[in-house]
Amino acid sequence: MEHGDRERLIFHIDVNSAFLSWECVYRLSHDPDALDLRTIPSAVGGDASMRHGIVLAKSPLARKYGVTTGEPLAQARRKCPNLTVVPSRFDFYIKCSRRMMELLEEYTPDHEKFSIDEIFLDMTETIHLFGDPLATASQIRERIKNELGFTVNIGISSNKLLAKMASDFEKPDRCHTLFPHEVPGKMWPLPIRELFFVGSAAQKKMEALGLHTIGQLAACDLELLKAHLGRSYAVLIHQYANGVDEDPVEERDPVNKAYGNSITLSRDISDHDNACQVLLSLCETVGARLRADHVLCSNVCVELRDWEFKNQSHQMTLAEPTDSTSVLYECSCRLLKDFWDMTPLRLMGVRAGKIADDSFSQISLFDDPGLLKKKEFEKTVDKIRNKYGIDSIKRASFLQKDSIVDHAASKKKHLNRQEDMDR
DNA sequence: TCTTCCATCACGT
DNA sequence: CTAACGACGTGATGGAAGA
Repeated sequence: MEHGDRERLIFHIDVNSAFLSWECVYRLSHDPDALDLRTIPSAVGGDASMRHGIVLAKSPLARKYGVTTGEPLAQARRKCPNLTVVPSRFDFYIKCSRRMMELLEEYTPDHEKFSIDEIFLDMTETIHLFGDPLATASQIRERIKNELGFTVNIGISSNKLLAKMASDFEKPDRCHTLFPHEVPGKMWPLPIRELFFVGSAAQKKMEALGLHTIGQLAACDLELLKAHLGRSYAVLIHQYANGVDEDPVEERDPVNKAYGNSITLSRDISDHDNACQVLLSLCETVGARLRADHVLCSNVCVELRDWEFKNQSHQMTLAEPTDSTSVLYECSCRLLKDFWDMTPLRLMGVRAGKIADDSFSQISLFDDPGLLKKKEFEKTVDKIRNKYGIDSIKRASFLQKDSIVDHAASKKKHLNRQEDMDR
């Protein structure tokens, strides 16, 4: 243990109102006189008529009105009647994200992308090339602003948790430090909810125990926490509250533990045929992603959300690992039949779990020439799809017009192609 | 009794 | 407007099932 105790230097970079900032970059680059959405109460939001109507990103002014990310657009407009809402442009946001990541990778090979707009840099080994940490962070922040056209916050500390907390301090376009010696002054006075990993459920439980600030959590009895919040979670957030986090900065395994695809339907589905159509569409994308990653799944899960927002899921284990769309589809249909009581569905999802590498999958292929053909067919479909986009090939049963499913498929197009190119 | 599986919940972007 | 709510991925938990 003594071995790894060396003090580290960690940066956390967080794009300010990422989707909104990137949307502005796009608009300004196409029309320099365009209105800068960052200067008015505005938000990037989904299409309410398709029932995707939530806030994806908000401007600082919108935030002042109490608009929060993830809330329904209708609710946001009630809080802020003159809110300007614009649709998203995901493919461009991915480009912006990648440009930023590439710029940041110049500063250290030790980095971890945390999400589309967040990254950790472990600067321990390279900071001597640049100088003072705060000055270096400021320089990075300026570079991104000047070269890419949007602003970021940078948090600086000796571990990931504190760096992330620091990047959340005053926004936008700021660098903050939160080294361990600064924790009592800068972090402990904050409300408990602002601690990373404390959501509304945990907040409620802790408030019931009289804990309102991060400092109170840091000082409270760990056994008491364990009793009310669960063992491992209690230990984790108690350490967080004390500024303790040994988690290393490392790119996470490119192979997921699960591959899922779900869609909120533009209108409720209550008949078997349409439900199966959606399942097929979902299985298509999941299967393609499994094959792109050269992995197999041994578990298939179907998730449903009904018109009353009640969620249900059922899963099954496969005798034989698979990456085949048709196998996924057959399983999904069976699961659906088993547990759907025909209440109208708002959302459907398919998830493939128990992931394993496909390097030994050949064995059974030779047993079953029919299976081999099916697999080759799917491989070809994947290739064509990668070349021309996901809409270029559709299954026969798909050709009958079905607006519900068509939207599900086309919406994923850019994302999937982008992901494929990353690998 | 110990492990594994299943369904659900919670959390983050 | 009398509301009308995304798409992921990860991990924990508690009860059921299995050995």
